[in-house]
Amino acid sequence: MKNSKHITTFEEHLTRQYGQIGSEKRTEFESKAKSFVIGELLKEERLEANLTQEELADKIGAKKSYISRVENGKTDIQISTLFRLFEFGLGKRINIIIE
Amino acid sequence: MKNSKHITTFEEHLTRQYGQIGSEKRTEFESKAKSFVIGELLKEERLEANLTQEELADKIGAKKSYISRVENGKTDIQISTLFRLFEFGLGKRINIIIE
DNA sequence: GAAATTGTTCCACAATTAGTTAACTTTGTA
DNA sequence: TACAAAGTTAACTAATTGTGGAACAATTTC
Repeated sequence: MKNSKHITTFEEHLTRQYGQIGSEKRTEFESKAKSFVIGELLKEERLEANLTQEELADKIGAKKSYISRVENGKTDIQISTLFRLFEFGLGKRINIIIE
Repeated sequence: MKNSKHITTFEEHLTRQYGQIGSEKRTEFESKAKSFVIGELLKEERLEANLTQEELADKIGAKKSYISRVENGKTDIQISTLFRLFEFGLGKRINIIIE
């Protein structure tokens, strides 16, 4: 799995983001943590591709303000948006693996 | 990658679903094709777990009608819903890999 | 075949994302 | 410092997901 970034389970996201937290606190952080990590990856990949938010936005027919919101985890995104951003916008390949 | 199901790129979804199709026709099928494949996986995993749609729905606090719609690709879903269904509902592990 | 279980579809409504504009902030640079 | 470029945020609208119930269809079981 060299040269690929990945998002794994809740547990790892949450630990990475918030440290060890109790299960009561878990749920309220979950969706935010996830979308935030996806935003982080998007930002990394975008910068590696040497694109500004506005350039990426243009590629997929969006506005830079929307890209910013996604990168900062301000919104949950739909599966189709995930593919649109990474595959269509950045030419990356997305695998969703269930095991 | 034994014992794991996975969703790969557009190309594969679309070919699997619709056969070879021109790039003009592509976009209109893309999101539908994707959510459909995710629905297929959900159904497979649910059956392997020996759950009815209603039982799965109960686990994640939804209704069976919604599970049905997802499994049949009638709706795009959000990232958080993906995790909720597979991890919370079925105890599976989801990896989203970008390469 | 009848009954029960499971799955699908439809309609309505609530909640949230997606899309847009504009103002503001931060960063980089001459 | 001043200017330009890049990024962030707020507010609003439109479109879509998510939720719920009920009726219907399909499948399984007796």
